[in-house]
Order: sequence, then C-alpha cells, then structure tokens
Amino acid sequence: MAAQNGKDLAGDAEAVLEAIIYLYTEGRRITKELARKAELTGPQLAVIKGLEQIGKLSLTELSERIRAQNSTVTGIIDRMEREGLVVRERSTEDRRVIQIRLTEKGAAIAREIPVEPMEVFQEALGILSPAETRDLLRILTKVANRVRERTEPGPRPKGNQEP
Amino acid sequence: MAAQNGKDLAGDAEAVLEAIIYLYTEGRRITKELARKAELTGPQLAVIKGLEQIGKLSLTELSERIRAQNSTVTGIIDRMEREGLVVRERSTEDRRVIQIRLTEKGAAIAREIPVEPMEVFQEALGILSPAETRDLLRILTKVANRVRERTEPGPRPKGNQEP
DNA sequence: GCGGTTTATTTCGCGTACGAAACTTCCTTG
DNA sequence: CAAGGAAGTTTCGTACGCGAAATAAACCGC
Repeated sequence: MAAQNGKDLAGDAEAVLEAIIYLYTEGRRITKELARKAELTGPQLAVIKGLEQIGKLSLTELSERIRAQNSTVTGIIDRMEREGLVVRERSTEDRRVIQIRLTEKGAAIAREIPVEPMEVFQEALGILSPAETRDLLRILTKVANRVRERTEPGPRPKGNQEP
Repeated sequence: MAAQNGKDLAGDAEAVLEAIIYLYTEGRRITKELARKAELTGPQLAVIKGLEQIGKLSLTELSERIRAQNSTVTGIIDRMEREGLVVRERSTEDRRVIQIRLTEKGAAIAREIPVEPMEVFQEALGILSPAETRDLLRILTKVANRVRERTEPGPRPKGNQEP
C-alpha cells in the first residue's frame, strides 16, 4: 500500500476503478432483474427493446447494438425464436442478410416493460449539477482516449455483453 | 434525440455511460490479451496473481477476490488443476474448506507475467491532474452511492467477472 | 451426544461470450 | 463470365457465469 495522505493517487485510481466496476456490474444486475419479471434474460431484453425502437434489424446491426459478437447473437436469437418472441426473415434485396423482427408476442412483452435499464443511471446522474455532469464526462473521456491511444495500435474486437 | 445545445444532460448522461462501458470492457480485453500470452484466460490470470500475492486461499476467499460465485470458481479451479497450475488441499482445521495454492508450474507462470492488468488504467489515470483525479473519484462515488441507495432495498448478489 | 442450523464446496442446467472455421451469397476485376 | 475475394450468418469447441439443489462438515443448544 502507498502512503495514505490525501495525495494518494494510486489509491484514488484504484477507487475510481472500483467505482467503474461497481457501476457497470450494477447496471448489468439491474437489467437482469428487470428482464426476469418478463421471463427474459438480460441480453434478450436488450434485443426486444432494440427491435421495439427500430422495428427490424439485421443480425449484424443487432450485434453492434448490444455489443456482442455475431456468433453470440445467433444463439440468443435461436432461443428467442424458439420461444416465439422474434422471427428471422431472409432479406430479398441481399439474400445473405437475415432480418429479425418481433412477433406480436414479443411486441406485447416489450410494451409491458416500461423503462430502459439505463434509466436508473440517468436518474442517478440527475443528482449531479450540470457542471459536475460535464466535468465527469470531460474527465472520463480524457481517460478513455488515453486508454484508446495506448491500445489502438493493433486490432480490437468489438464488445462483450449486455448494456 | 434531445436538443444538442451544450445543456443536453440526457445526452451527457448517455455519453458517461458509454465511457464507463468502454473503460470496463477495455479493461477486460486487456486482461484477456495479457493472459493469452501465457496460455491463460482472464479469470485464470486473476487467480494466479491472487495466489501469487497471498500464497494460499480458500475457494470462498478466492471467489470474493475475483468477484465471482463459488460455483463459477469451482469450474475455473477444475480446469487449472487439470493443467497442473494449482492444487486443492483440504484444510486440516476445518475439513469443509479447500485451500488452493500454486504449483511450481503455476508460480513460474505468475513470475513471467510482470504487470497487473490494472496498471494500464493506473497509467491512464496518471495523465489527470491530482485535482481531476479527486474530482472524478468524488463524482463517481456520488453517483455510485445514489445507485446504491436506489437499489439497496433488497438483497444483492456479489459480482460477475474478471477485473 | 443428538437434532437442527449454518457454512463451505460441488453438481447441475441453462444462457451467454468469444474465436476460428465453414457456408452462402454478393461483388469485383480481369 | 469466370475466379477470387469480401460480407453476412451459422457451426463448433471451450470457458465463464449464475442460481438452485445436493453434500458434507462444523457448530449450537440443550
């Protein structure tokens, strides 16, 4: 451990990491809990809410939206199709692409779940003053850009899991 | 989308979320990449580094350390034991508990991997001024506490995945 | 010292999550 | 228009990750 004297930057850095991990995992947990009420999983809720907004998405578009690999989303859609929540339709213009849309059953469930999972955070961020919010954004962006620079050289996969 | 006029708090909030998600997933990616050089997975690296520091840990202690459920860690240790990286030893004082420690092979690999995965972040945070770091910590803590208050009523599971 | 509760770990079933390889369709270029 | 490459999706194998139930040992009160 470093010295504890109010200038303990390493300790602060660690605490910042802790906070980020906490916020992220808590977000996942909230999404999951919200989903469970409708007998869904976290990623499935994300899919349903995405499709509700946009109407119809190709598998790749959906993958980008929920930040997961195509091969992962294939499995998620398999299970949702099995449950009758969505259907796959092959596009007529480009027969390589699969369009995914909600069934009536899927749309009904989407309507039942009122809020976006993120809204808990929007609300939590709401207690900050506008200046604090912008400071937070500015500093986080600075750090993120630094990490990005540091790791950009070399290809990067695109994501992992639910929002 | 809301109006884009510099007072777009909802947009700022969303950007903050994006940044948090980016930093978290990037952290996982870096850990994974670091681990891959030693033919390990992310969680396995976390286990090895934990055991290197402490020497010997019960399964439950290890679970807390890497923020995962016991049932998850059982599987991780199974695979690592199969690879000869760690061994299980039943405690003599309390025969319910399993102590896990590195084999010589595991210890050698731990020595080969120089840095903690977190160090990339420590470095990224290093470009902030001390004031910025403390602002960041203060604001994040405020948000985290707010989320905590909002969700505390009701039991919470303890974690999910690698650091 | 016996029955009941608590604690530590494992087992089981399911759902992500990823990367590499296979497949199909589309597009380019000679 | 044929060959080759690129793009969209699926398949396969492996590793988490969780919660509920099972198992085993320790503890507690009487």
